[in-house]
Amino acid sequence: MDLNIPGMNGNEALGRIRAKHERVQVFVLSVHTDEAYVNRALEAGAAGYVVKQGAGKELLDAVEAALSGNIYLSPAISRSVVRSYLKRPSSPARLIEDPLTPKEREVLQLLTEGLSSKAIAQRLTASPRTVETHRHNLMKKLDIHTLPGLVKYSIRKKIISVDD
Amino acid sequence: MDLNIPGMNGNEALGRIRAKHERVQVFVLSVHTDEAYVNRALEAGAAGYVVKQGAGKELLDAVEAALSGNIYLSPAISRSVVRSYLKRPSSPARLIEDPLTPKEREVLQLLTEGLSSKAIAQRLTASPRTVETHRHNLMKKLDIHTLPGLVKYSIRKKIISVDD
DNA sequence: AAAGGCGTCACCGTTATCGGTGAGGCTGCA
DNA sequence: TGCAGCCTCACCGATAACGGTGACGCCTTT
Repeated sequence: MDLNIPGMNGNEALGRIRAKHERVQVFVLSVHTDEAYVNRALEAGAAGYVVKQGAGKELLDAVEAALSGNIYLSPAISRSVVRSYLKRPSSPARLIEDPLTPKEREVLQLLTEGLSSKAIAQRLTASPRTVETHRHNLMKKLDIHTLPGLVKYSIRKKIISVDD
Repeated sequence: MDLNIPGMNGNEALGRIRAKHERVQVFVLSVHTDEAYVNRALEAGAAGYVVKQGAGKELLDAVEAALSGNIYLSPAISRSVVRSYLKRPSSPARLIEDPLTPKEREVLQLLTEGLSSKAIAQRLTASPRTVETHRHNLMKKLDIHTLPGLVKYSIRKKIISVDD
């Protein structure tokens, strides 16, 4: 699967699959080599991260790695992963920069993709009140009180993309 | 002056200055080398376009050029201008891509910077109704019916910037 | 003189958002 | 066994946005 598909939340789905069926191994197949994507994918429990360009051969390697209990990473992104791991001790810095809960991030994604609170509520099978609470809380956390401001934040944090 | 300053409209100001005082020469001093910026500046009647890095010496050259009736361009951007000029016959293509009127673009800028209709109205010394009409019309033109969608459009068209 | 684009402002009503607060149930961690 | 964080839903009211349409003066182009 790919993450960051507009209207979807790859990490959510990945996390749910992993929670329900722990023996299922999920690979992330993405065009993005950015650290932000890779981190989120691995945190969500991905069994591997394959960059789309080299999908053919690499995917086989990834499957083999999974069968032997390993995590496969595309060469294109393995470096950033290593770098990220070396930062481990000081990694809370990243969390401070994005203090949102998974649910809040999900609401933020859909919100900044242009969905209304009601539409988000339907999609998350929740009450509109709940969605508005999430919105309210994340606005307070981020100290951003306009929708355009949230959109720019989402773009900077790579939660959404400029080109739909 | 610089263009594209959040909360301002450089082209608007430039155009007004040129309209009121035609003998005043206005230079654009910007960090952006993108074609979009340069085009808009020249269209608005700029007497020159100087990239900020080389501001010291270049500014003197620009003044000299203005005194002799010429338009000065930073070397860093002259190439794109030439390229743009060579496209002249097919230049209406660019206008089709951005079919907004100056006023609509101004409203769009402030709107996607996070200002409310009422705040925009105050700034433009106009009625909120007028602003809402502009908003309504530009949404119709662009076929974008959500605020986040407009924000992304503005970012793509370099009307605003992701990092406030 | 006529036509079209632009900017201005207005009517109408429906729906959404924003703000603050409270409260319950569910986790996981100490 | 706590406590804290998260998710859930609700109350309330004020404000803003959305949609469609009509109309006027202005300017430029035909």
